[in-house]
Amino acid sequence: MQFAPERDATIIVVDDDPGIRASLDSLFRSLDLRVKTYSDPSEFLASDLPSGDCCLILDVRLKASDGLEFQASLGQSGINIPIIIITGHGDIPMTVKGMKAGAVDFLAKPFTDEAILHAMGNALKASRRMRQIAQERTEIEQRYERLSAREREVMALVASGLMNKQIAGRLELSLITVKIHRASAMKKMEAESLAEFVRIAEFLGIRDESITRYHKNG
Amino acid sequence: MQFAPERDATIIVVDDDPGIRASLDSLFRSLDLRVKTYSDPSEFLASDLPSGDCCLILDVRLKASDGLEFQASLGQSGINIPIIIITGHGDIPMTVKGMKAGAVDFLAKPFTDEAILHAMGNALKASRRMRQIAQERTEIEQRYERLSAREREVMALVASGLMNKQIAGRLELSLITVKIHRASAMKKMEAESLAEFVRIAEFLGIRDESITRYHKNG
DNA sequence: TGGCGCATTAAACCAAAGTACAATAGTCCT
DNA sequence: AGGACTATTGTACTTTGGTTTAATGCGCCA
Repeated sequence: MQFAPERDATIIVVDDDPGIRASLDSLFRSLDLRVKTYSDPSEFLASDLPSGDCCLILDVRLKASDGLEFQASLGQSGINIPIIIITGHGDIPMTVKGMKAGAVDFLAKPFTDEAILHAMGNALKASRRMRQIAQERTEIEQRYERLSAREREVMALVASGLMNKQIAGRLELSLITVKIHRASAMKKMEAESLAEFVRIAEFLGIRDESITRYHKNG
Repeated sequence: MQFAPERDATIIVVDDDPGIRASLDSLFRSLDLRVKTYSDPSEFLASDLPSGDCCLILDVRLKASDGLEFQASLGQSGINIPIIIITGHGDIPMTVKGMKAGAVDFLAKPFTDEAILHAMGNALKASRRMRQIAQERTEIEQRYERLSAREREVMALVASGLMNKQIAGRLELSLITVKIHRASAMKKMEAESLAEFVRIAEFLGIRDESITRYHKNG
């Protein structure tokens, strides 16, 4: 497997060691990749996120802050970038913590060009996957936001397998009203079949709580 | 969070150091957990797998064989046990490799009782989750095996969102035949609604290849 | 060879889903 | 006040879906 980084990919380096920043910068630039370097997480946060695929190469030991904490905060704030952690003075517990927190790789300094490029390749692949899924999720969530409250109720019950008549009973509506909301919901969600509608609901985790039949896990 | 290991859990220790085996054995037994110790992976493989929740505490450095390779071979052969790796002479690359391969935790010797118990608690939780999912998958696969070839074809097309009439066209069958197979498939899969039927198909990854509409990833 | 399961189809029928047109009423914004 | 959106229901009609009963043909197994 060779290094075949996607075009328009951006490598972000956060390390307070200017030497590391410079050497990584020249390494990636020699492969026609965009590179942004920062000496501190706050600098990175103040900047715009790249639009295309990207990955973050992060030093765990930073003067001002802790790289692992920064990693955790990124994860919590929904910023989803594959992270390669590098360290000059790492140990096993730190490595475990970083990997558990979802790092794609964890490299001890000094590392070879080959090692960081290999890690970068995997990270960009992960970025691609994550972005695709995130994009799909965003699209579907935007559609879902356009549903009215009633339509959402009906959608949840339809996805739970209830018949229109049963839904009408639960919501104390007439059968026709349910049909209207159901059709409207399917149209807004751009579902062309009930099967697709169910899968979309599943993807969004929408199901009526009172109906437990099958599949809490997934 | 306290240590609340499930009852009937089994801890498997594979380490060629008799001292480690003895101390882990007494530690876990003091908590009323079942323990099985082995000095070598082959010994463990020759024994029966525990029926309840369990986890494997594995030393990476074994006289006869490599713990990481053993870990990989377990994963490939479908044996699904949460693994806690322990090591006397570990380094970062080894830790990364172990974690990437799915280890629940990675501890450097010497470790405290608290550390190994904490790891064990997480491992048993993972075991519980994995076993539940595996059991559900097995049940559903067994049901699926009872379907005839035709019923499977029809199921795939139903799950893809096609109407009975369209399915009949594709398979060159009459409408009634499709309805019969569809009803039979739903009965055998124990699906009480189309929504449930679709979710079961999704769970099994069943979809007609010629129908790409929505959701390759998930 | 007779029974069993599978596959196939038909006729007839009922239930459910979907659609079209029409109407009323409330809210929110301009 | 008028317009837009949502919610609601009704009637009427068409299309699908689902079930029952019945029949035919095939391959397999005891």
